[in-house]
Amino acid sequence: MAQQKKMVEEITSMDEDFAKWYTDVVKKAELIEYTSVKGCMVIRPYGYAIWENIQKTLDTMFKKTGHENVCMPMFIPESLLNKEKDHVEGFAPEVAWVTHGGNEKLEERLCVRPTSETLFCEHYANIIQSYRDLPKLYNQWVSVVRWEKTTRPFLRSREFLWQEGHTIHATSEEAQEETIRMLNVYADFCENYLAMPVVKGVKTEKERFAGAEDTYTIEALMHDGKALQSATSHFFGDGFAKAFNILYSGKDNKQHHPFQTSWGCTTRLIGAIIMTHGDDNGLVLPPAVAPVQMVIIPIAMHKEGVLDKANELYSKLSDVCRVKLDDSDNSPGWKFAEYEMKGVPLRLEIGPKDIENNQCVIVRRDSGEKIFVSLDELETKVPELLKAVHDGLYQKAYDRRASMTFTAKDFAELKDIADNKPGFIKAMWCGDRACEDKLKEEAGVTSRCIPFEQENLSDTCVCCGKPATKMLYWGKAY
RNA sequence: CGAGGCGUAGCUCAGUUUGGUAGAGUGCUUGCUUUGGGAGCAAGAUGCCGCAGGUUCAAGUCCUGUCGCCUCGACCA
Repeated sequence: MAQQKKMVEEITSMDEDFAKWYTDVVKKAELIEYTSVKGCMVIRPYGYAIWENIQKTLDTMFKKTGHENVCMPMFIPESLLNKEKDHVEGFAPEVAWVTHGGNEKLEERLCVRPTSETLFCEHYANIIQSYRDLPKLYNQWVSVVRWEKTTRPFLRSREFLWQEGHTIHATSEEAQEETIRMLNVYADFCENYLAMPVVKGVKTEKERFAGAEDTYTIEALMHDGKALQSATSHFFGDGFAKAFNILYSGKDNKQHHPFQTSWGCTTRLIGAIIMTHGDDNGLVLPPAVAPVQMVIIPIAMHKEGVLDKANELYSKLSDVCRVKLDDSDNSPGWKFAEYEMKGVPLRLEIGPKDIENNQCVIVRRDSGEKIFVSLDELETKVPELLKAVHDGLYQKAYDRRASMTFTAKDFAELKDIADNKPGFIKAMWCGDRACEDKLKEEAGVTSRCIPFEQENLSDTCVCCGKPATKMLYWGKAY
């Protein structure tokens, strides 16, 4: 592997200041631009193209699991939001309100949706009468607004893009299966498309979604050792159905409350990609979602035949991958740095010397490795290399997570790790909310999830020493 | 919401202490030479100095107010 040197001076190095590195990458790779409203960003073409690729793949996965897309309104009347007590308490502090239409004050103020459970519930109450109307497996791709105080591009913005699935079922079992099914879809997507390993598990009661009976999550570990909740899937039981008076007639000719789920992921996934794979030269994109998978850079373009050959390769490869030819008059060195910063997985260099030898140079963004490839083998070699980049990224992220995952048996050990070693901490827990509060207060870590893959690290709670049966992942989170 | 920092050219910033013709680097435009790791030379264009008041012969600079952005904390699916 070639030694990777830092070649882009405009990007602050990760070790120096991770937060600044993140902002630099987001700006220099032209993913976003700030606007005059705090927390509301322009997602620029290159950033939006990543989101479009995420959407395309996930939408296909949702359709394959039987879901249909719908579109709800963006306004929720206050009275509707207020119907489910826990839900409104969770969201009311951070909603934006519309109070006027033109110059006239509204009779009832409307909130800009922070999430759409209430709208789906109102709708379900209208369209569901019989067991024959169930299940409804709906999803929507929209934006939502939450008036956050501290904002960061992709990680926490006041308006963000997401998808929210909302399903309703005749039985609790069916709804619970759906919740787990969609969690697995997200985990599959993160690992096989974003090359990002995740921990699957369930949230503690403290971290649960407002109004849910169970919240499932996938948690990823970022480069700086902080956890990022990458997607969630909620089981609602029949709580919302009762609050919104959703009823259906069963085969038994009696009225029943149906059971619901919701699940979502957001443009935060782009932040996860940046902080999982990025390096001091900028963004590193997993091939599956990279807007450009390979860029062709002609060397000594003015020389006879170079540009023709570059164009020939371009048309030959456009069926193989998302390829771009940069024949602008910037210098080759400028282009190298530019596409590295933008995280393009592969770079193909073609110059007079290569043409003589019927070859080209391909450079991997993830490792910096230079590979000479015969022009006759390109169509088979490029997909192989894209796959190799994906696997390389996944392995690197997996190894890093392993090296940053620690175990703690008692409070002193946990505190020491929390203070000195960024990463996940695995530890046993008694199930008591007080211990969770204490660990946050005194060690600065929150519970990330109770993972499906349990280990018995000890028989006692890391905090209070009482008997414990559950292992949790703890950590500092975004 | 608390603490700190910052608003001057597209961008990054100097100039503010001590008031006196609006600056640099980078980017942009044009031409020539270059081209295997952000090329060189030459010429050129670009400013409501965040906004509103005030002091002054004179304000980017001093005073008052205000708006916004960034970072850290608190808060937060």
